[in-house]
Amino acid sequence: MFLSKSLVPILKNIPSEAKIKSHKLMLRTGMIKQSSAGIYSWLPLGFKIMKKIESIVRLEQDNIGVQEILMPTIQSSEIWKESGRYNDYGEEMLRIKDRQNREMLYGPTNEELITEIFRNSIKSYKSLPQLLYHIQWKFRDELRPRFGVMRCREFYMKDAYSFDLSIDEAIYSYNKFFLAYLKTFKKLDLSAIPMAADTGPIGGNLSHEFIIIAETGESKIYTDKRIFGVNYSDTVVDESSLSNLRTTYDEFYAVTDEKFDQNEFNEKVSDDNKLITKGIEVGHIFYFGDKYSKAMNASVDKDGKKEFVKMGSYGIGVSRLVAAIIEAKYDDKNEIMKWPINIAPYHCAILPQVSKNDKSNLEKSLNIYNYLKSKNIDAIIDDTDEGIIAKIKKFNLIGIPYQIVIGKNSTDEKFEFAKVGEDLQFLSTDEIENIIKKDLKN
RNA sequence: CGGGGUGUAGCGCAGCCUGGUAGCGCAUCUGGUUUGGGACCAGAGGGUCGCAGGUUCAAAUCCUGCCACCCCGACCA
Repeated sequence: MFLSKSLVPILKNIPSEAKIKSHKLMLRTGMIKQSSAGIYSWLPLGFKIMKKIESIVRLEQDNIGVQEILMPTIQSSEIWKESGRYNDYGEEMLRIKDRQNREMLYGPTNEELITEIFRNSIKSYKSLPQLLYHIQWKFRDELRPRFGVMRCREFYMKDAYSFDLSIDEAIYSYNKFFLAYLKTFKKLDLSAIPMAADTGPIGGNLSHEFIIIAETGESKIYTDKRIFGVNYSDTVVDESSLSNLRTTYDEFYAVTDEKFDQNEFNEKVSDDNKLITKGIEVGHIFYFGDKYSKAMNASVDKDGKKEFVKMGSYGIGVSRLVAAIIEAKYDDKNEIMKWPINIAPYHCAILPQVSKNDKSNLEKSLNIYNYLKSKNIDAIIDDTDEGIIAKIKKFNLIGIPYQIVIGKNSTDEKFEFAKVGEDLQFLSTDEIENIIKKDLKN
């Protein structure tokens, strides 16, 4: 791909509406374009990143046996009246009428819709558990959208739902997601802390928020440093193993400021282990029992008796994660972004020194590009005639993990190669390939 | 929704107080000189000044209404 042919509108001036670094960077590098308050178009760079995050989220859902479906964005008000939330949800729900004057809404979440699907399809306890997810746009009409895609109105979310016969089995399902979430955020190179949380309008009595550490995060958090040492690599998907994992995590003090209690903090955490910082909520899981199944009559037959299924729901803000990762990884002082290679829009940037009279470096770039391509390494060539300094600066900002500079110091065999923001070294294409490949494997 | 603020070229801004028909930097295009941590010179293109009405010989500028966007607060994946 050539930069000159990409829709990547890079700005030197930061649009004045952006206040936090992720929003600034996303606008500057042309990842998104605001359409109206809290509603954004995703341009190629941003969209590529979001899609890569999505695929990691998807993989970890599939790994615990969740089935992917796709539900619509527009829902009928009928099912929301059944659950009672048509009134409860309030102004945050965007209500619309179709041409027949039927009351419709743009889904802020999907408990009702999935429950309706379930009750029409599953009749026997033998079909349980049912674990289902989809990745779809949601709309919540925030009073005050802000911070770009961090707190916007239209957002892309993975939401999963579980249906079980008993509470114990439902907790088992819950714990599967608990583990899947830890693994997902780990793969995104984020430190996520599960925290006991309030359930809000979803309802229920068991809930965890997954918060990632970021100095510019919205919520203040209080926790125990040792929580990062919990090892879940040996945790397997069975009831006792997962239950142990939950217990291990729940023993550590970890709360946001609404739930903070200084005395409890002092009691449970030694001064050495206290960590007070800020974070961003990127996932939230709930167990809410038969709240919706009872209201909407979703049941299965067991021993000749009707049993309301026990449900849970599990969200990950996919579009928010794009901004959250920037908050965690962007060095705005030096203007260097470092995308983990598995979600970077390209693996490598090729930056040739080009002048009007001498296009030879561009030809060399193409050779390297084709070579890397044949090795499944995705590169982008900056074929513009800007100075090499400008190109490096620009790609530091974009955050593609590796840069190859092809200029006056290159030879036919050795090129300057750097991890973004680090020093250049002379390497052959073989060596470059090996470094990138190694990174891709991790 | 309460309080505050802003709408002028893709982005950042000046002009408005004191009305005379729009300007600067970045970006874009052309030509030339450059080329290692965001180069320089010369030239060019691009704006019904958020929208609607009003005052006036004349409105970006004054008046009225509306709209949009941003910030602080309450609420939240």
